[in-house]
Amino acid sequence: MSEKPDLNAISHDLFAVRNEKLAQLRAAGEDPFRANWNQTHVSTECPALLPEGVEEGPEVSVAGRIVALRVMGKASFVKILDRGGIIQTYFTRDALGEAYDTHFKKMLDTGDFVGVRGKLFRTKTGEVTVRTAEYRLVSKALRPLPEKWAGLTDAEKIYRQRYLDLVVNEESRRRLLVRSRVVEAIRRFLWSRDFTEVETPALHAIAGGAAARPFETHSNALDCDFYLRIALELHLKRCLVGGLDRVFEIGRVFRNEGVSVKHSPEFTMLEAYQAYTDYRGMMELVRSMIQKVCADVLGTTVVTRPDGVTIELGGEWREAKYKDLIVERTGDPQWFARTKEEKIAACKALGLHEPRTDWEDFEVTNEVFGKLIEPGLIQPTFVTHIPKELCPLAKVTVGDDTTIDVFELCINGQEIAPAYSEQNDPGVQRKMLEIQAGAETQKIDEDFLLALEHGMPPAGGLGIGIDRLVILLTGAANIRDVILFPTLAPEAQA
RNA sequence: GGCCGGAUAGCUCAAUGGUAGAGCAGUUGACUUUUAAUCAAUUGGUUCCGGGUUCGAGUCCCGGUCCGGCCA
Repeated sequence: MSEKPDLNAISHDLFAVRNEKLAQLRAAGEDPFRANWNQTHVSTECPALLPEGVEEGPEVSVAGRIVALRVMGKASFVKILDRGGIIQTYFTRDALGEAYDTHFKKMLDTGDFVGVRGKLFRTKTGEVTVRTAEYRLVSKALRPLPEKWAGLTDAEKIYRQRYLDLVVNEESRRRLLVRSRVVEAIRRFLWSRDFTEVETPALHAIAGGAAARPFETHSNALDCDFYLRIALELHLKRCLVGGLDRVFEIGRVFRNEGVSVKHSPEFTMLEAYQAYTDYRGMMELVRSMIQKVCADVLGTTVVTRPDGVTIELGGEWREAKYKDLIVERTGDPQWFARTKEEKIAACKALGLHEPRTDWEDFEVTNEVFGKLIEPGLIQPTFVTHIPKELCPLAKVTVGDDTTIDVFELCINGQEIAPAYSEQNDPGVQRKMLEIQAGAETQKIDEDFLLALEHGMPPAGGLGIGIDRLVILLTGAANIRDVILFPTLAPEAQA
């Protein structure tokens, strides 16, 4: 560098200042974008390498993004963020010579990626720190990080530029790492029960397995329309037909419906099917799974929400019949004998928004459940004996042909997991699907019914909303907070 | 889809219809154990977009975009 750089003139333009620094580095023969570093240690390993009472630890080689720069005259502290967390490094003129003034102090910015090699020591306040013997700039950040204290709080920026949120908001990083560990623990649990993981199509000719509005798309090669799947169910049952008698899939499903704190257009479902058991068997399976996952990931079975409410996931879980809960909440023992009009009137008296008159009778009742009962089910509760119209894929209860052998597991005021004794009578299944489809007979999945006609073993089936489970285990306020890159409308082009 | 709230410097936020400011970041200087380091000086604006009212609009009105909350 022969000319003195004029950063003063452009000091207001942070992008230009950093570009100028990059240009000067390149002019001096250094290109940070062609450099690399041998990362031998992660930040979180370092404290254990320097036991209490030991003055100097082994040499380590760490790398990461500069998240704090405390530059002083001839000695400075630099905090580096890697996949484990933050490690402090110590830069001195004594160790680095002239480069300390001309390179370290002038060319590095927060956000830059650096590699640092040196021995561990403890500062006078006790923080384990790398005494830098050698360092290298291995990527330049041309844009600044958000402000160090207030951080990034703008919800739109947090979602659109999640990478910035991950760099500066430790809680966001933790939440999304918990999510990863939850999925890992679920797989381990199901493998221990001898389940096989499979992958089934996301493009469906008929969107079945649930009642939801699908996204539509088109295949040019096959010249036909497809739907993005709204459930995993029907293909996993085909696996049962094929003899895979314990199968599961963890996959993205898509529902073209409302977006809210609890609903995302794309979300992740676990579905598991086990032959030669029923919904009672699924109760044991889901309770054991959630308890194991929670203990593995959090080290406890007690979850504390941000508002201080604690949820006990250990032990046995409450069971309650759907009809009993309705009768209890409405205070009307004869509720299920009432006409639809009487139920609608009662809903209004209970303070509910007026149910739509085109609703079916069971939908009016389910409005009471969804609005007045489910939000209050904070501790784990298996809601059983649900009206058969709500799930046409389950077996009807022996001795009560108005209900089905299913449960909906509710925790934290949300439905976390439904499970069924799966319907395997092809004749009954056809009738139920015909009732559900009504006039839209083209929505009946004939290929699925053909599979059932070949014989499906008796089985219990289970679905878990992974996002909601992670909300429960992380105390997140919003489903978008447990999804790395949530669905947003495109930003207007500048 | 409806209602309510929000959008101002890189970030976090101020600003009775009357000269758009602060902190942090940046730039310059001092400083060899900091912890939001400190001290001094200093640069920085299409107030989301498009119209309108007004002598004068970040502020009021109309339309739109995006984000959030509640409801459907």
